Amino acid sequence: MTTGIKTKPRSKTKRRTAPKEVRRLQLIEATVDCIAERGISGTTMAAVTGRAGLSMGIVSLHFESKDNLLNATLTHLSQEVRSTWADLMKDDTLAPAERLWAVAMSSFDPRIFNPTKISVWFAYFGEVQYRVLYRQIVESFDDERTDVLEDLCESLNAGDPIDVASIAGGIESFSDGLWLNAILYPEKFTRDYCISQMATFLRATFPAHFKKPNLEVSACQVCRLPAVGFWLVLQVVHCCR
Amino acid sequence: MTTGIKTKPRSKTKRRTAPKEVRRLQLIEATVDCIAERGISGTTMAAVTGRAGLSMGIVSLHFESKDNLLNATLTHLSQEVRSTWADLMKDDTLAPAERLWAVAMSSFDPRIFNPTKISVWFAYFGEVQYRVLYRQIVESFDDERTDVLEDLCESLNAGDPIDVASIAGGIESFSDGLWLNAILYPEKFTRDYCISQMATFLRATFPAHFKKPNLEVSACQVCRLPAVGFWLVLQVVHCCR
DNA sequence: ATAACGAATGAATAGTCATTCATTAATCTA
DNA sequence: TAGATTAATGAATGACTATTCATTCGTTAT
Repeated sequence: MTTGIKTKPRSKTKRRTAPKEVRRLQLIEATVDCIAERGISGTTMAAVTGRAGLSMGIVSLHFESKDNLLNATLTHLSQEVRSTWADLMKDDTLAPAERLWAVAMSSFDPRIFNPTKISVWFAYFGEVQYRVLYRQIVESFDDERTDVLEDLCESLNAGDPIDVASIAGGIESFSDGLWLNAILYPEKFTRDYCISQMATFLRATFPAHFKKPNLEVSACQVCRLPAVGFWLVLQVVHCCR
Repeated sequence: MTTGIKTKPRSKTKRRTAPKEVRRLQLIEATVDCIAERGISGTTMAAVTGRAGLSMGIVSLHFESKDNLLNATLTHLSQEVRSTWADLMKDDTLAPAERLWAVAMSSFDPRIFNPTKISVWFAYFGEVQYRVLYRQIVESFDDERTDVLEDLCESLNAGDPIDVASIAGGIESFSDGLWLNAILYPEKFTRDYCISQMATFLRATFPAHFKKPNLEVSACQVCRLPAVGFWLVLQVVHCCR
């Protein structure tokens, strides 16, 4: 056989150069798509670069290593979430109650609340236990949001600081749980459903600020008069290990 | 050098055979530990079998493939969670409010609420988007728990079915969110903190049935150490006189 | 137009890991 | 006890993948 077949067919579209930031973003977005489709361990460099329409070597050129690309992608996702709520805070015509509502509901903004993005988040959460850097990245952005939530709760509540931290923790936990269920059970946990769940949570937590007609003092279920119940104290004993 | 060094030092402990179920459980438990330490993709067959004190080939003998082992491990975890709440349901002396409380709080039973188990759960959640079987396994067990929660809410609430499903969904989401935060921020989201969060949630949702806990310390009735269990103070709504 | 520069390529390398299977050991049966 | 059966081993295999780097090619400056 003739080894002369060095025809170099040259790909149809000519190779183009682009600014560093364009290439970085292009690779990060391809990484997000790959992780959603195949998970972090299934996200090979060949898959990422192929999806970005670039060659294998490009990652080490712009990110040095796969680990760095993964870190940069998580940071990108965190910044995206941050700007979703932080942008809403710029509107200083909003009252504290409105601001709290807006921040809590921003978790369900379609830009961040969609199957692709959420599943990528949980791909990272799945490794947070043994990847110190992942936890640090998530924490640094979460801390900021927690502070804002606590301040807002404080201004609504004027309660003691412990309760304020606890309420903020509750809002964040509930939000995270709804995200998880949105990928586990997308049929039931739609965007609208999650929003109404969060609305119920906020109304129950701040009945004075968010009106809810139904939450009343208990009545006897049969006679409808105010309950005159008695208290039963019961210990649930743990098992001895 | 002499190639005669085929001394076959034979490991100190003789090789032992064991019933299939013993080996299967041994491998599943080693898999749980490995996943907690290195994640699913870092869980190599060599790591699992090494930790179990067995040889590499043993997995294909008992599970056929790595994928099967991973599926069996998730099923095992699901069954463990199921039995944690289902065992509590066997006590038919409990009133509906007590049963609801018990099921909701069972998520924080130390047997399933600990860093190792929770991080393994989230390792699986991270792949649920593209591993159909993982979702099916989780769903089959979750459905059962959802049904129980809905029935219990129904018996407390006598409300319309839509609200009942929504409340059950809220309890489950909140529980999941607390789990996630327990591995993200273990310092803050301790077991006690999560229990008090869930208590607040239940009280806000069923103010007629659950009231503020009365804080008493007691000892476990068996081991005499301070109880790891919790006090449940619940209001029994009177019946018509 | 040409040279110099650096962005981009992708074949080759080196390493990892799931799976296989010939062999060995324990246990059972006759 | 001998032979048969089943459990377990672990070196070898083959498939896959992150990273490297010599080469190619687009762009800019002269």
